[in-house]
Amino acid sequence: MKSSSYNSLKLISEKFSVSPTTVSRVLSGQAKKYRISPETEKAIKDFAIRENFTPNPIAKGLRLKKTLTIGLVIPDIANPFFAGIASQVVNVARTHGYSIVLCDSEENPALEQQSVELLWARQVDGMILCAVGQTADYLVRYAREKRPLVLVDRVFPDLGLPYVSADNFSGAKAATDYLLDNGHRRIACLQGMCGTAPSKARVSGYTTALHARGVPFDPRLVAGDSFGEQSGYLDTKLLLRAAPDITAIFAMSNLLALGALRALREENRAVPDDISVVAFDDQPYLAHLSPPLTTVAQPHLEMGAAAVKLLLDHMRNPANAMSSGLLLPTSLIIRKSVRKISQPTTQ
Amino acid sequence: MKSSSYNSLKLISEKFSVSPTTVSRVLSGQAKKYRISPETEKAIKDFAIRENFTPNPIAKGLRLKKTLTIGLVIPDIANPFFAGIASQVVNVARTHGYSIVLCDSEENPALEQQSVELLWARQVDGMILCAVGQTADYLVRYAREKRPLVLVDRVFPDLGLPYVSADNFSGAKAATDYLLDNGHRRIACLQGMCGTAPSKARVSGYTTALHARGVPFDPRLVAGDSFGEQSGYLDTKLLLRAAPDITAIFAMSNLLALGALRALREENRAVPDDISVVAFDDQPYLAHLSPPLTTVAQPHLEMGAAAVKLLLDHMRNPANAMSSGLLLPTSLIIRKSVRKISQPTTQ
DNA sequence: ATGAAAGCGCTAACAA
DNA sequence: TTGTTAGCGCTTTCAT
Repeated sequence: MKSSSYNSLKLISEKFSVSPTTVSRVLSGQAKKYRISPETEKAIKDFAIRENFTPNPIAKGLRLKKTLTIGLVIPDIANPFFAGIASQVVNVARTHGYSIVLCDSEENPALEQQSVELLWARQVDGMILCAVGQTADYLVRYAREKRPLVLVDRVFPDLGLPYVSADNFSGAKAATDYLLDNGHRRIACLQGMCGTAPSKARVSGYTTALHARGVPFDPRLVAGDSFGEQSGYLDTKLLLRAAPDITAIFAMSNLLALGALRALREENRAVPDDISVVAFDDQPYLAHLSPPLTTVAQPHLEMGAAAVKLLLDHMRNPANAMSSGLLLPTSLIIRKSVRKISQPTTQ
Repeated sequence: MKSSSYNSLKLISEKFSVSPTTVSRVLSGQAKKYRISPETEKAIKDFAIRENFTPNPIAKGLRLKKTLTIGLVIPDIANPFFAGIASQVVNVARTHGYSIVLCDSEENPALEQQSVELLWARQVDGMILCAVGQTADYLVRYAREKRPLVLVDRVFPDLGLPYVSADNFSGAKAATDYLLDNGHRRIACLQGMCGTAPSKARVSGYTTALHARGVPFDPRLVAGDSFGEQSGYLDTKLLLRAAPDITAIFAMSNLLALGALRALREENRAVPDDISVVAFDDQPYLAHLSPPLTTVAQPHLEMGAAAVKLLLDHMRNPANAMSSGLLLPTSLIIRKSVRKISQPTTQ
C-alpha cells in the first residue's frame, strides 16, 4: 500500500543485497537470459508486485531514448468525429503499451505547429496528427527526418508522410449518385475548407458523379469554405437566394448539415419535401434528427485504429515510411432526408 | 532546421566554450540572477531559437521530479460530455505549461484503476479523474498520500479529495419544478447508475421537488441503472407498461433521453403531445432533435477548466487538499419537449 | 550467475 | 560572472 517507500531499483537492491543491475534484469524479464537464481528472481518479483513497484519510466526514457509515448494532435477534441478517432487511438495504443499525450490545436494552424514541436521536444516516440489548414509546410522537415508521424483525415499526400483517410471521393460520389438516382438534378454542394484534401476529394466525387450522368456542372451550386455549422447556415441561406431551383443539398460535413437544417427551417423549407439533404460523416444523433439524415459514414473508429497501427509499424521499421497512404471505405447510410422526385435515370 | 544536431546543453556549451550550467541558466531565464554576460546570454538564446532547441524535458523531469504533465482519466472520450471536459482540461493545462496524458477507462472500473496507477507510475504531477463505478476505494490511498488528484462529475465526497461537479440536485429540482409548473403530476424518472453521486443527487432533486408540491412520490416511477442509450430505451418501454398514466419523463442523461425518444417513437407516443420529456446535460444536437429537447445544461466546459485550476492550486499548495468541493450551477434550457397540460399549481 | 561503472541530459550546491 | 561536481533512476557494456 505504501508506494512511496521503495521507489527505485537501488532501494530494492539493497533490501535484497543484490545489485540494481540484478533487480533491473529481473523486472525487465531478463532473469532467464542472465541466469539469475530463481529464488532471487521470485523474491524480487513478488516484492515488486506487493509494493506496486514499476521502474521509473522517466529514467528509463532518458536512458533508452524511448518514452512509450505517442503524441496526438487534434483540431477539436469536442468534435465527435475527432473524439471517436481519439478514443480508438488511445485504446489501441494502450494495448501496445503506449500512452497518449493529447494536444488540441483548436483549429489553429499556428497552435498546431507549436503542439507538434512541443510533442517532439517531449520526446514522444511517434505522432498522429489531424492537421488543419490548407498547407502544413513545416511538416516537410519531419518527413525528411523520417520521424514516425502519421496524418489522419486532413491529409497531405505530397509530403511523403504515411496517412489514413476515408475514401472521400467515393463517398461523395456515392452520395451524389444516390441523389441522382432519386431524380435530383439541381444539387447544391456545401463544401468544407477549400484546398484541403478531404474537401477537394469530396467535391471531385460530386462533379464526377454529375458528369457521369451528363448532368451539367454549375459552379454556382458549390458554396462554402469551412466545415462549421455557421458556414452551413449562412451558405444555405445564400444558396437559396442565388439558386432557388435547387432540389437537394449535399452538405459535406455533419456540422454543415446541421447548419443547413437550421437555415432551411428558418426559410420554411421542409426536408425532404421541399429540399433533400445528404450529410457527410455519420454521428449517432443524426438518426434522431427530424428527419433522420441520410449521410456518408466515415469509418472514423477504424481510422484511429489504423493510424496507430501504421505508426507502430513505422516506428519499428522506419524504412517503410513514405510508403503507405490508407484510404478506408465509406458507406452511405440511407435514412429519410431524401425525397424521390422522379423516376431514376437509367443506371 | 536541422534539429537533431544540437540536442543537449553540453553540445551547445562546447560550441560557445562555456559550461552546460551557463547554458542551462540562460535557457531557464536565470541569466540575470546569475549575472551572465549579456553577450553570452544573447548568443545562446539566439542560437537556441534558431536551432529550435529546448532542454530535454525527460532529463529535466528526472532531475526535478516534475514532468509538467497531468493525467486525465475519462470513461469514454467519445461521449461529448467528457470530450467537452477534456477539451477544456487540455487547453487550460496548456496555458499553464502542462501537457495532458489521456487515458480512457472505457467505463470499466478495473481499467480505470489500472490507468490511474499507470499515470502515477509515469510520474504525472497531478491527475484529473472522471470515475466510473459506485465506489473507488483504491483512491483512499492517494487521498491519504495527498497526491494532487481532482475528481470530476462522478464524485466521492467521502474520500476527502477535491472535486468539481455540476449542482445535480438543483438542476434536477429545477427540471422537476418546470414539469410541475406545466401541470404534470405523474412524472417518471429515468435515473443513471444507482449509487453514484450524480444519480443520487438528481433523484434527490426530483423527489424534493415533488414533496415541496405535495405530489406523492411513487417509487415505481423511478427506473434505470445506467446512463446509456440502451437503458433509456428499455426502461422507457417497461415504464410505459408499468405506469401507463405517466405524462412526463425526466431522463437524467442525454443518452437516456435519446433512448427514451426511440422507445416513444416505437410506441407511437408523440413528444410532447402524449408524453413530455426533459433531459439532463445539454449537447448541441439536442436543439436539432424532433422536438428540440428541453434539458438541464451542465457547465461541462467550466467543469473541465475548474478542475485544472483546482488541481494546479493543490499542486502548488498541498496543504489545501481535502478542502474544496466545487458545485457548478446548472441551467434549464427550455425548448419544445414539454407540453403544458393544465394551469400551474400555485407557486 | 552477478556486479561495477558509465552515462542518458539536466540542474543545483558549492566553489571560485 | 562562471564552472565543477554530483546525482536524479535507469540500463548496459564489460568484468569476474
